[in-house]
Amino acid sequence: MSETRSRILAKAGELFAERGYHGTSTRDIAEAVGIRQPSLYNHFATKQHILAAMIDCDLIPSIERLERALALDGPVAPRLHAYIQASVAATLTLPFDAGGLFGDPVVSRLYSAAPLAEPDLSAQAARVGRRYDLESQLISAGITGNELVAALDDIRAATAGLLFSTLRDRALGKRVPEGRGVHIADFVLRAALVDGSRFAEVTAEGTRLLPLIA
Amino acid sequence: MSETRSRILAKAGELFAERGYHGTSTRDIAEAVGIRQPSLYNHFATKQHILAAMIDCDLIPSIERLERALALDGPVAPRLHAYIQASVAATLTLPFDAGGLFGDPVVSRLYSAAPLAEPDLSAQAARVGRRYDLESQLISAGITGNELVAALDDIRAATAGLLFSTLRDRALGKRVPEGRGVHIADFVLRAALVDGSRFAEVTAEGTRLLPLIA
DNA sequence: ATTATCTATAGATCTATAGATAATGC
DNA sequence: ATTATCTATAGATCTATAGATAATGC
Repeated sequence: MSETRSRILAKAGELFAERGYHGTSTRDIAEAVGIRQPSLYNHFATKQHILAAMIDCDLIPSIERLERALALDGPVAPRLHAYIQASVAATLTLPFDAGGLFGDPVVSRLYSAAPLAEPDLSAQAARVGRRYDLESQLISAGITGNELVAALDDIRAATAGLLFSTLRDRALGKRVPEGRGVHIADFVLRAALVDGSRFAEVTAEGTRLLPLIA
Repeated sequence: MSETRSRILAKAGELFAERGYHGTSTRDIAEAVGIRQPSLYNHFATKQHILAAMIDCDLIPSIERLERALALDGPVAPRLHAYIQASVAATLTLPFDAGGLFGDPVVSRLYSAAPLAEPDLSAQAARVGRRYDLESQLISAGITGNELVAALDDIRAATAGLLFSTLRDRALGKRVPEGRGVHIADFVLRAALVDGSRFAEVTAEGTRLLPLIA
């Protein structure tokens, strides 16, 4: 029963990543799943609800990871490092290809807190806002503490770019290297640290903190 | 005559950025331009040709900038810095919002050399391959010369993420700060330089080289 | 009794073409 | 003579609903 639901999410993820939300019809999804198009509506009320379910799978645990990162003591940089690591790992192990979530303007705009084009996604938009605020809290603490360069949105944007390209490569069949999360966190922290000489310590401590956040 | 053509590109750019290529109908575009839907077909043979024209506006000058960057002598890092600066500036001054070019999977996949979903874009796909090769040449030279960390695709992905978020912010009405190009090039080079102590020299030299590349 | 599936289809799109009409350039 | 526009429309979709049928759980 819920097995079909999972397969719908998985196949819809592949198709959204490939052709976008609007470029994928409910018939395409049903065909990929191996059912008739109207049978989708036993599992999701509308096409938008399929998307909403995917977004929630990504957002809700992400917010929880952020809350744990914020609750920890100590310097910000290692906590940010661990949070980025955990985000990459979690996104890569979602039961569907999250590339479709970031690639399509419908979702990308939602993720960037733009005015909504799709009416059914307001709950998801609220969660995006919450995550944005929590991320800002964490990074801002690092900026005021003079740990991180004043580049809040750059840190976010670079991380998103690296994660997105990883998802896209995987969708194209490239193997994701072991330790991709550390690698991305390293790349971003190298750009974001005020004191570059702390880098080795930050990445070591970030990896130590990972199990407390993930 | 060509005035309508430009307005079609401009309005299509806005709409593609907002709802994606597939989420935008030819009627939507025509309405935004202020003509009837079939009148579009006096300027573009198909909807895909509108997209192809936008992609070419971005890609062709970009390839020329890369060729100039590769033709210069001296260390790679400042040339990469100048190339990134020039790319950001050029993308921001295109006569349409290029956010729609990167946001939509149709185009994003094209830009990442994925197998084509849209048959009419093969010329553009070939140009993407050419640019990819030239970028790889430039960055690889920096890696073998021990100037840049071995993160060819990370440099590309982070730059794309930063550029994309800038375009999206602008589309949402945020002002693009003066010197956004230097800022993005700085952020990426800080992550990519093997020897962080060269940073000040690289950004100064990159800015000096800018007029030779842009 | 409930849940998941199916066929059939309503009603609203979408892209692109046909052919008429007006405006522009030689 | 050419170019740009228009109205009208063909033909192919798309989302979602209606209502029948089979399978599953109490």
